[in-house]
Amino acid sequence: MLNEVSENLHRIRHSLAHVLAQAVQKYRPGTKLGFGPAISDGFYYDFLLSEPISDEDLPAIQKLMVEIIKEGQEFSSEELAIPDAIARLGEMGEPYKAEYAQELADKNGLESLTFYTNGPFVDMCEGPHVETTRNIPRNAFKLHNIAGAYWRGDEKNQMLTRIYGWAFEDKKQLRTYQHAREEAVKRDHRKLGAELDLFIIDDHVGPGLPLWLPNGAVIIDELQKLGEEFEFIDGYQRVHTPMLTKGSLYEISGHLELYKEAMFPAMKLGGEDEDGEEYYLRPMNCPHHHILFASRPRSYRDLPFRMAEYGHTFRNERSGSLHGLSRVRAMCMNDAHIYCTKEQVREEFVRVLDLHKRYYDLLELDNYFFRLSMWDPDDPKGKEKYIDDPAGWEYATNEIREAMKESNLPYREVKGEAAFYGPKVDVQFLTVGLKEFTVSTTQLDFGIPQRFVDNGIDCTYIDSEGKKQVPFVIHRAPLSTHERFASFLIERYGGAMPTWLAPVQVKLLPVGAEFCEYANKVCAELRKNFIRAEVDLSSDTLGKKIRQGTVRKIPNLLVLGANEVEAESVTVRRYGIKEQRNYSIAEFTARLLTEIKERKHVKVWEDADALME
RNA sequence: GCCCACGUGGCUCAGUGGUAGAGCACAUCCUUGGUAAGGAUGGGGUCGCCAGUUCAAUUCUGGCCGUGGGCUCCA
Repeated sequence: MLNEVSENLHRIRHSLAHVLAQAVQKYRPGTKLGFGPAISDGFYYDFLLSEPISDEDLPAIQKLMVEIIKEGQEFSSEELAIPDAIARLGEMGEPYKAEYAQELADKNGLESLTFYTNGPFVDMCEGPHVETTRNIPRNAFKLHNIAGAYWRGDEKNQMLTRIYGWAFEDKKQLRTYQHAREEAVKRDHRKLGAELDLFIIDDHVGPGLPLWLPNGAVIIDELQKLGEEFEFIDGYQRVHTPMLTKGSLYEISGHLELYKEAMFPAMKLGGEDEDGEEYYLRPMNCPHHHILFASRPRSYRDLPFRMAEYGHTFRNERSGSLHGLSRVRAMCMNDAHIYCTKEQVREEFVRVLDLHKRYYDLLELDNYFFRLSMWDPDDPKGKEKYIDDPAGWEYATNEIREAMKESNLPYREVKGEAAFYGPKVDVQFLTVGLKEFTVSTTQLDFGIPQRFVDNGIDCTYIDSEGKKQVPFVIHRAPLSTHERFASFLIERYGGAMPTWLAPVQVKLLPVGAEFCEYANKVCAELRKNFIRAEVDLSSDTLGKKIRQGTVRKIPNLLVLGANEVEAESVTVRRYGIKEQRNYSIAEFTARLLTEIKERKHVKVWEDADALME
């Protein structure tokens, strides 16, 4: 479903990286090579350029690449023993490659390395490649971007210049991909957010701190209602906790040790000079919930205890990673913590996964898979990154894996991406622009409650034999944060929200001034039913009113004139549907209320009819 | 944070070493209009901020702030 790439395409992309490197070394002699892999939509290569280049140089480099392809250079490979390989790379003047060759010998114990040659170009590379550059379609790739990238991705290292290219098996695929990218630009939530007056991010407030306008507030309020309803049905209980907390709590939870980088600096009570207690804006809600759990003795009969909060949290994200609503510094999470026994973990996890599926089905979201992110026992920095409890990690990971299998949802496993306190499951969606995007995460925590207990906070329950036990905790946020989820939905729907989510659900358009009174009357009737209706009282022509209602992507436009007044009716134009219909006021109201209550997506009139059956 | 690019009215953008323009939006008036832009008039910008060069800077240079694309998908 996602990013399935044929062996042939992979060879083409990887070979194109070599062709790019050859072209760049011709264009900028003396340029040193970094890495140049095939990636999900093409390839890139990192260079230390002898002289800088800009976007304007890309067409010239692409032209050089086409010439190389036309030459029909054949790829051949040879194996060199490590010392010979390093000597060779020295002769070639490739310090980065030589460094990597040494590392492969030292750390991975390789004894020989492969070199690929095509035409005048030689590169240390694992392959595989096409037989000849003539096998690369010359009209199915495009250099599209230049960006900085650290050598080995480490910001302590030299910054190299990365050139990205898209590459496919034929011209049509490239075009399809480019169209998707263009569509993504059109639907960008930052653009739609401004056009539809949903939110702003203002310098006076600060980067990464979005402000919701009334239209946007409607969307997040409706999402929150949805979350609260579904969670009520699933037995969650709501709580409210403060956004500010003593640093000592985060010492207990481990956040100050393992998560401090993402936290805002401490505020000191009693002024800078005094020995006051330090307070922090919370980066997560879990410590507060654990305190609530520990606030009185709990019985195993109370478990699972599902504690939910739409909690505001604050994270000091790196300035360069901020992005519209999808990467912010102040956010409101659809958060809950499920306290359960060891034996209940799997069943609760299955329920949580099922909740995800119900949300996605209702929102008509597809193209996703679940990614099980595990700890990496071989990570040399593991002790700094993860709670040190191998048996705990193993049990937790296995329970999630079994829950995934039982739920029969598409999933993959990756090492090294876990939270510091436990493995997690991320939901990866394919965006409009055909990129992978993490929407929500669920984490299984087997470590933090124990830390509370170790620090004298009784985060335990009494089991059936009267003994104290530390619960397992599932952290889950299927609707992610308001910010991130709204950004995703706006792009998925292209700003055209289903009626239940639409900021303005009905716009009434009197065809002339004398029908304003009737429009106001119908509007009042709709608003009595809690339908978000407005009248267009401007002196614009009907055509203009329709255009403006359409541009605002309002799901229901009601045209009201003499015919409607006489029949006590409304003429309905649905967004995206050509055919108009006429209903009595009562019937239109009833239909719309059903549609809103069911949270349905109406794309053709038959969808609306089906609701009334 | 780092690399590259960008920063002109609310929005989209043009333009210039001699203190600025268009369309949309907004306001007022005319039009009372039946299915995606009726017409006229008008208000609105110390050209991101701070320095420097210059007789003169929105334009050139530097710094800062902000935005955008990237920053291990690994021979």
